[in-house]
Amino acid sequence: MIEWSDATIKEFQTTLLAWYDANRRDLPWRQDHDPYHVWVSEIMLQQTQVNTVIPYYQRFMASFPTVEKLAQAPEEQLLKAWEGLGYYSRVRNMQRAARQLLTDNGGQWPHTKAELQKLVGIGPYTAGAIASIAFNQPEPAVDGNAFRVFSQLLEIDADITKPQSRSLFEEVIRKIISKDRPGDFNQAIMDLGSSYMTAKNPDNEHSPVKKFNQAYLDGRLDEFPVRSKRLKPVDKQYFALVIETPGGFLFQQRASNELLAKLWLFPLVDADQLKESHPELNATTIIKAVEEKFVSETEIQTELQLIDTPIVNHTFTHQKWHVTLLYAKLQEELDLSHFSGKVVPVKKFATLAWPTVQKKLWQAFKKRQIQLF
DNA sequence: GAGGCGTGGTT
DNA sequence: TAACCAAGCCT
Repeated sequence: MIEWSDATIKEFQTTLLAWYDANRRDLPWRQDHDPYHVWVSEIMLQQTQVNTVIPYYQRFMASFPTVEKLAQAPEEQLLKAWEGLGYYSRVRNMQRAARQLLTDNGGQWPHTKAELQKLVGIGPYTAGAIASIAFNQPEPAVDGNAFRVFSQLLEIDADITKPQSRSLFEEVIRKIISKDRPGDFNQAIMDLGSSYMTAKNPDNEHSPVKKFNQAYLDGRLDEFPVRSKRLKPVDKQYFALVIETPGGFLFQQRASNELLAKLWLFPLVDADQLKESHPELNATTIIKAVEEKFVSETEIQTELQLIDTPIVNHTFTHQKWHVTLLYAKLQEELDLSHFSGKVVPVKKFATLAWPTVQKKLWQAFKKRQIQLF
């Protein structure tokens, strides 16, 4: 790792901010420095690309224009607004933080990074972003871009996946950040990281800061940033039960402590669990076992059938689901006193927050329907 | 500190 | 397809 002189730091700040002034992206959350606007955008942008966030941000602001509106919103409405964006605990934590702010702080935003970080869902990055952008505090905001940009500029070889490395980068950036325009400095680093100093196909030859980029000058770009490999997603097998009744289809809400918490899916049966407790089951008999399990839970006699192309695959960060669709059409309404779910007519599907895997399941089922007629 | 938590785009 | 990446946080 190299170090910069005070003169180099000054020159870097001037170069970076001049480039930013001329080339900054015009994004919906850059209209002003309202802490609520900065906060919502930063939460949405966590591990999520700018182009994905833009329409969500605009809809969210139309529905929940203030901290008060957010605090008062029904949770189902929040999840619906977040549908398809992923990491759904973000929006539930945002509502908790909104309520924290209103009850503990009288609705007043704290101005310091340390105080901001006490709000649930606001970690070191987001606290730094809000403190610098909304309140002009000279705090680093170290995201993936900052890790990549500064590791290359200064040839920092700390493994960025280790929590300790964040402190090192924050110390380094604290010395380099513009004390006059910290918010613009942090945003300029992000714009740089998503234009010239990208993870793939970077264009350092035309980068405004190429002469400050030590790894580039040394031909060692491929060595930075240093990051350890991630784990492969674990395979999981499920059956999805598509139960059609006169009143609609059966849905179940995911428990609050599991993946896709509080979202709505067709009822799932864990096939791996079933195979473990009944090792004698084969591909055919396991479907009967799923049926028996459903019948015993609902006390509704029914026959599950395999549909034509029943397998839906969906990959999460750490799990890969292989879901087999089973279908049953019932002539009478379900008695839900023994089952934690609800029957929803197709017309009302849009009121439920569906994760992407449920959208895939429904598409696969609909495709099968078309083949019937 | 390591692993859980989503999705969409790119290669 | 598999692997990697993108404005991370919580436990």
